[in-house]
Amino acid sequence: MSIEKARPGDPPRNKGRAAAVEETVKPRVRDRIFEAASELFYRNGIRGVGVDAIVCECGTNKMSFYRSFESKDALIAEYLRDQAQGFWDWWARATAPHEGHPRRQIEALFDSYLTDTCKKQPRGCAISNAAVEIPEEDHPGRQVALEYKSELRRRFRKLAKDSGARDPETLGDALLLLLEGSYLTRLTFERAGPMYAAATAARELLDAHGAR
Amino acid sequence: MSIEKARPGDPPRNKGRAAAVEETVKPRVRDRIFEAASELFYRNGIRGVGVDAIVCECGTNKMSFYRSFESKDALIAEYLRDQAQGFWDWWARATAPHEGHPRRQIEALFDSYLTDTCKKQPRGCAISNAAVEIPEEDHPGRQVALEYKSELRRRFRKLAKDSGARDPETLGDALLLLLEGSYLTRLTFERAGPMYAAATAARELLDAHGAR
DNA sequence: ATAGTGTGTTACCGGTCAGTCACATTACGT
DNA sequence: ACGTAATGTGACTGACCGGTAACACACTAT
Repeated sequence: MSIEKARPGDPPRNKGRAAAVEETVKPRVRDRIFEAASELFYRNGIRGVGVDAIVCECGTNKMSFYRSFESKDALIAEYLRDQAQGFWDWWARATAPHEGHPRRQIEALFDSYLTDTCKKQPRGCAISNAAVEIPEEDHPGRQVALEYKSELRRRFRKLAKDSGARDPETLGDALLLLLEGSYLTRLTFERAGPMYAAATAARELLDAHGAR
Repeated sequence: MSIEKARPGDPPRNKGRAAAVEETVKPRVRDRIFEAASELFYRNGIRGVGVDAIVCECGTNKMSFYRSFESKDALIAEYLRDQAQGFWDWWARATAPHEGHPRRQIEALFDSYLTDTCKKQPRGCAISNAAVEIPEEDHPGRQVALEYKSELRRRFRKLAKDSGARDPETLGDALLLLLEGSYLTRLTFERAGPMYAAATAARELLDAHGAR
C-alpha cells in the first residue's frame, strides 16, 4: 500500500555512476545489492521488501543476487550483523572522548543519540524492528538480534558498575530501557517526541544511584 | 520459516465447542474470525498472517471473512483499536484504586505491568509492533497507532503534572520511554529481562522530580 | 588470442497473497 | 412448513513471493 515497488522498468540509479577517482572504481555487485537492501530493509521493513525490489533498486538481477547470497534470510542476517557493527562503532566514537569517566560516557551516549542518531534514523532501531518482524525462533537473523541485545545490556550494566552506582544492574537496565524506548518512539512521534527526555532522565537516574 | 501455517486440513478448533449454558450460545462468525485474527496477529505478526490462516484457524472460509470485513487492512485497524481499548481498560483498572493520588497511580501502573501484563504479553506491545510492521503512511492501522501513542503520552504527562513534578513534560515522557522500552525488551529477553528495572527507575524519576 | 570470471537476460517453478465469483447448504424465526 | 438470513464450498484471478535453469555477454589477466 503506497510503498513504491521497484519494477524492472527504470531506476538503476547506481549503474553508470560517476567514476570516482579512487582506485576501487568498481563496486562489486554484491556490495551494491547489500547497500540497496540495507536501505530498503530499514525504510520499508524486512518483510516488506522482496528480492525483486532489491535487485531492481540497484540495477541488477536475481541471478546475481543468488550468486552473492545464499538466500534472502542469509542476507537479512548479514544486514543485521552490519547494523550491529555500525552501532558498536557509534558507541565507540561516542564514548572514546571520555575514557576512564564512565558516567560521562553514559551521558555522551545519550547526548550523541539525540543530536546524531535520532535524526538519521527515522525508523528507530533496525535490530529491534527485526525482532518484531521475525517471530520465527530459528530464523538466522534472530540469533543476531538476541546477541546484540544482551551485549547492549552487558555494556550498560558494565558502565553503571564502573560509575560506582549503588545498584548497577538496575541502573544499567533502566538506561537500556530509556534507549530502547527512545528508538521505538521514533516510529510514531516525528519530531519533538518523548525521546528528548531520555538524556535528562538518564542523568537523573545516574544521580539517584550516586554515579560519578 | 517454522511458523505453522494453517491449512484447510483440520484445526477448526472452535467449531463444535461445548455449548456453554449461557444464552448466547452462538458466537457469530465475525467474532470467531476477529478472535482468531487477534491471536495470530499478536503471535506471528500482522504481515506474517494471511487471510487463509485466519479463516482456517477458526474453521470458516474466506467468503465469510470478506462478508464480515471490508478487507484485511480494515481488520488490522479494528484489531489495533481493540488492543488499544484493552490497554485503556487495564490502565483504568490499575489506577482506579489510587484515585486522587497520581504518584501512586503511576507506581501502580508499573507494578501492574510487571506482575500481570508483562507475563501475558510475550511479544510486547501489539500496537508498537504494528507501527514497526506497517511503514505505509496511509495504512488505516497507522492512524490508530499514532492516536494511541499520543494519548499515552498525554496521560503520562497529565499524571506527572498532577503529581506536582517539577518538570512534568520531561517526567511524563521519561515514564513513557520506560514503559515502551519494557514492552520492546520482552521480544528479546525471555525472563529476568531488563524490564524489571522499570518500576524501580520510575520511582527514582518520581523522586527526582519531587512527585508526591 | 584465449580462458576464466563476473555479470546480465529471459523464462520459468511452485507457492502464497488478497480478494471475488456462483452456487449450495444450514440455521432460525415465524 | 416456509422464507430468509447466515454460512459454507470450490474454483478462480492477478499479483507477488523466494529461488532456479540455460544461455549470452563483457572484461581482464595471462
